Amino acid sequence: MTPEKQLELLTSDAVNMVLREELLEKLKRGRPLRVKYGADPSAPDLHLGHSVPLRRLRKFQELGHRIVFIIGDFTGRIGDPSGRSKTRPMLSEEQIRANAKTYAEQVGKILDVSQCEIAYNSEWFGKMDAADLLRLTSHYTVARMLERDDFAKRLAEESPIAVLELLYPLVQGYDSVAVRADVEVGGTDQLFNLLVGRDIMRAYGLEPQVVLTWPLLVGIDGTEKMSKSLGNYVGIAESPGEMFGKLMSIPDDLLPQYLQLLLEWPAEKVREALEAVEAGQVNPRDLKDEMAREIVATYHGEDAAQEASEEFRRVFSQRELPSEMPDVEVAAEDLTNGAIWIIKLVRAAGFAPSNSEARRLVQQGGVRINDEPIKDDTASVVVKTGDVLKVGRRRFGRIVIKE
RNA sequence: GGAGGGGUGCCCGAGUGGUCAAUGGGAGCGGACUGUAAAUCCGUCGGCGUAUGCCUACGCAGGUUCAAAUCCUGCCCCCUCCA
Repeated sequence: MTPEKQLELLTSDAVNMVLREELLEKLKRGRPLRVKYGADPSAPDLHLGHSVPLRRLRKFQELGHRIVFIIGDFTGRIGDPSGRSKTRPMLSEEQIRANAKTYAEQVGKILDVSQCEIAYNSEWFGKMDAADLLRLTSHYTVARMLERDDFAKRLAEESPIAVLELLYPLVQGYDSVAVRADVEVGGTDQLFNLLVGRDIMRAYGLEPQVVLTWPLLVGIDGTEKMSKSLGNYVGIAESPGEMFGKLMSIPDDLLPQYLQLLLEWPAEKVREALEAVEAGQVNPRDLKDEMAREIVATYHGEDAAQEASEEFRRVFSQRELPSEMPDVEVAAEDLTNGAIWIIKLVRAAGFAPSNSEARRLVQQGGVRINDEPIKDDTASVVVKTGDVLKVGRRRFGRIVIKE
């Protein structure tokens, strides 16, 4: 494949490319490129947002380039300084190893991990002494550091910035020196860090890495970027049903972005699909269904995707019972004349964190037994094994009386 | 080191002695509607076995008062400016 063709394939949908000519030049040399991708060693829960750059990494891989994963265990052990999140507990060596392993497993759903190089940045930072660190910090200025978007913002809104945080871009940049990266990829929020990497590499006499960033996927709430802490994510490791349901729950106007970034569809196809919806020829529900099926299929296979789609239709369109539901165990001794207080039943199922919450659910008509709404929160209901408890639209449980 | 500002429920943010479990917004949750777990509308949103009731809560610890998120004292933390 010609370098020009590779370039096109590798950088489609990229928001930033610094610099195009440099990448082309590197590709023309014909040797495999070292492509760096940084990973947080905290409990990994990769989601579709991560999959955007990861899917591009796969393309690099398919073209014979080398992916280098950096596990930030050095930085992770210090604790995460990034903004609002409280100080995280320091991670132990075992935790980091375990997290890295889980991480690799999840990444493995997208990439061929056996072909990747995995490096822990404690390998080099552990050996660095204070003088080395000072040398590193001398290569950058405070003014330039504060240009960074989120620092500038926090400065403006009078939020604290720890000195440690100023060091982060430098540390991350030094990783590029250590692994001699040709390219580093990430979300657009990483642009600054990645660019610092270029400067640091230059300062250490290396050819600067090429920087590529892709858009941050908007979460299923339709407003914030997808992130674990905001709870608006679709995890790569989630069950087909969860994945499918969450994808169906995205606001309709998020479709364009999802189609473009998460599917292999050519731009033309995306455009046509959206036009069909726009023209009223296709129900957005159906396009979403198609998208969700395709995404689920990439992580769980065609069959699982098809099944998830049918299940969704069954439960939400036709209001039927799901094919499988968890058991709700009720101890026989908790029954009085075969009946149990409705609140207690909802709690037993784990469908409410407190009695008050359970009470609310009942009062609002969200609790049903065998499709029969129970609206009196003082009621006791007669239950037997096999009865179905439904709370809200999507929580189901099959009651099992335990002697 | 000096001067000033600030810490409120999951988040943002009102409230400056009682009428405050605490306005409002967001998120979440429930209902209606729907070929969507979409949009929209309505409701709800500390806890307690069923309560015109009780408990806990407005950075922490004390105090004043019949009564405090609101006043006083000490402490902790954050921010701004000056040095």
